[in-house]
Amino acid sequence: MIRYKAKLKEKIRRSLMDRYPLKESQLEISYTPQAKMGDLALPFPLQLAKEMKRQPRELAAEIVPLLSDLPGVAKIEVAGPGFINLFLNRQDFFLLQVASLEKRTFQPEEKKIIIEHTNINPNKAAHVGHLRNAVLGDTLGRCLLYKGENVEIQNYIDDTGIQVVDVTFGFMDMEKKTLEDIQKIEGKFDYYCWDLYTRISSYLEDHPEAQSRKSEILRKIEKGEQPEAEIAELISRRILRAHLETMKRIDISYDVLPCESSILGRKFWDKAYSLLKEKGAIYLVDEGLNKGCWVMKLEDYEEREKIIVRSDGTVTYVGKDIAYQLWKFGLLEIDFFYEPFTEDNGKTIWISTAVPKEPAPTFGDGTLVYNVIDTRQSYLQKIVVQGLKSLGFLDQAKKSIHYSYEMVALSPKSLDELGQKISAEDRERDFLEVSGRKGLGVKADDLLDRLEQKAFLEVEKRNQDLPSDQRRLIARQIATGALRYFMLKFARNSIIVFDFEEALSFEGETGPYLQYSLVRINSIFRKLKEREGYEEKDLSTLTSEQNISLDALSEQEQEDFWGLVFYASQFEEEIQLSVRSLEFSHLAKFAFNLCQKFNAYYHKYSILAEKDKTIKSLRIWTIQYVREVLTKVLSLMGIPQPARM
RNA sequence: GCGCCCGUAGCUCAGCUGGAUAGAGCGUCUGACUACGAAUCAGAAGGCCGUAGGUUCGAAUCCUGCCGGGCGUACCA
Repeated sequence: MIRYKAKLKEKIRRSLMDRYPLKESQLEISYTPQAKMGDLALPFPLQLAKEMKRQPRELAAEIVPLLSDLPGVAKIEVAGPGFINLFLNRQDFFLLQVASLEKRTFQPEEKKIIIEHTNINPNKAAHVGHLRNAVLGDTLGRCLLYKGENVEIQNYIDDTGIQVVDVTFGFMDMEKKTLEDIQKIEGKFDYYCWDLYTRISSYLEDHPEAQSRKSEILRKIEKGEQPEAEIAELISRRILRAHLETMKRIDISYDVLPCESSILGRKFWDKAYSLLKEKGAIYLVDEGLNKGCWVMKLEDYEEREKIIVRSDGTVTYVGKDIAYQLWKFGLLEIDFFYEPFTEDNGKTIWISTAVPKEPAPTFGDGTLVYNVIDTRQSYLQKIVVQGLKSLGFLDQAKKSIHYSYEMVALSPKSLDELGQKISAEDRERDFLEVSGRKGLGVKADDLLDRLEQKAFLEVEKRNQDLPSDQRRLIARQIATGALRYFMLKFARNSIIVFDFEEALSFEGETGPYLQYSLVRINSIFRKLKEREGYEEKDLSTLTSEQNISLDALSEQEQEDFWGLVFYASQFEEEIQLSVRSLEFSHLAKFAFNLCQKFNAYYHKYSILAEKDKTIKSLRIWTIQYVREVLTKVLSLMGIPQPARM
């Protein structure tokens, strides 16, 4: 569709350029609100009329004859207040779409795109909020890959931060555990830490004197002194492995895991620090509240300065983030070392190290960087970008994109279901923020377990002939599909107030609905083969071998065929729009609408039972085309495609 | 205070750079399965798009004020 529209635009532009002051940007081709009005709509006469001080309808009527030979257009007419509507030649259009299915529409635009997502503090189990982050980041990655871009997925590990210090404190000082004791802990380590962390948080509230011990732990971790450093590393690595396992359940993986410990070890900050000082991006405050701190002056905020280096000489989180961002663009002149951390489907996931370990691929050095981080960190992300700007890296600043999204919150009702107690005051609120400290939250694995369990029961009911490992696999696929669709269906600026009933639903606008539609199509092809020995062939081969006319279909069926196929043909525009606006709810809705149209078609028109061979062939082509499109879109959203369900 | 975001059907939400009669799902009510799988489909009811102005041929969409709600604004991350 994108290619066809481009062709149309060019043709229209050339037909009209001599007579009308039509600008390229005005020449948009949109869709009619209703099928009976035509297929494509040209709104430009409305704008043009204004500039030329003419009546829109009259102008449109004058233009129509000049557009008599547009390719693939069967009829053209003036509509509404002055639109020019195009009716396409359906058969030609369909064949054109079929033929272009395998062709590349998009061109890569960047040398390398880096996406940073997931970024869970390695001190507790992942929760639903982290799932939203990872699903958004992963979906963006899939779409950019589809576009042909070179994509690198980074999952930043803050393995030396305060949160890890807290858990280290909990194990060492509260539980009096040694390294060996911690190693011996069985079961889900991230869950263990989830509970421990809430106990630590309340302990620390009651014991402010523990602060000095915490500072000691932090210092020892950063300096690599034992046993604190070793214990902290054990904790963060074990939790990290648990996080990767969780993400693997929903088919999310990474290329590299850059660690804060390596940023410290490789002295990224020292380098960034001297750059910032050199360029005057930060300056030392010699009086007032921020005396002794190195600060950055903020744009757009009057009289505001952000502390980058504390008065005790230590760097804040933002400072390290600026250094990391510089590294991502290859601007730091220092690099990490790496070692393999784990294998995922035969692919190695590398983790950064501060000392050379073994030959490794190179990472970083991107030309465009997406940071998938929730909207609460907009302020900090802005400072990072400003850091780049004030160092003179204007292009990189422009290409540092904060992919922001709203949080996943909890309704008082879902907290009740979790058995978590909340205050009467909180109960009055519409939603409550997830809190690691209070242990308020839905753990990712718990949610996935429940989804799988529910899916398994359904699969058992319907597929008793399948072996149980097959049923397990299908249940997992359904759970993944349900979860991923749920995370994508909301616009990113919308707070998801988590509700179990809604998240666990497999009916209506859900992932399983989409999967079910595809299963239906596949099932038709399976039966065609079983009952009639039908051999599947490439759709473009089929359509070129047989010369069949749409006229074989009844008028109503032609309309229904067209409604389905014409909508399906818009998939690449939806991908483009989603990537451009970082709004994958578009893609989700598109897939859902397509399935709705397909399911309606499915109920109306039988394929296996159809006697007329021509009609049957046309219907097979139709659903095969829908399958091609749906398969692509589902895989871009990371929704698995079970063979049966 | 300042900055960002949100307010659309009973509930949960879509609505792209302004376009033609505002759409889904859930819930409610009516119907459709000895099958191409009912995890589905057909249909009904349900909306002053928070509010008041402005820009425009045209506003849920853009601008301004107001009302309601959220988040951020740390020598935390």
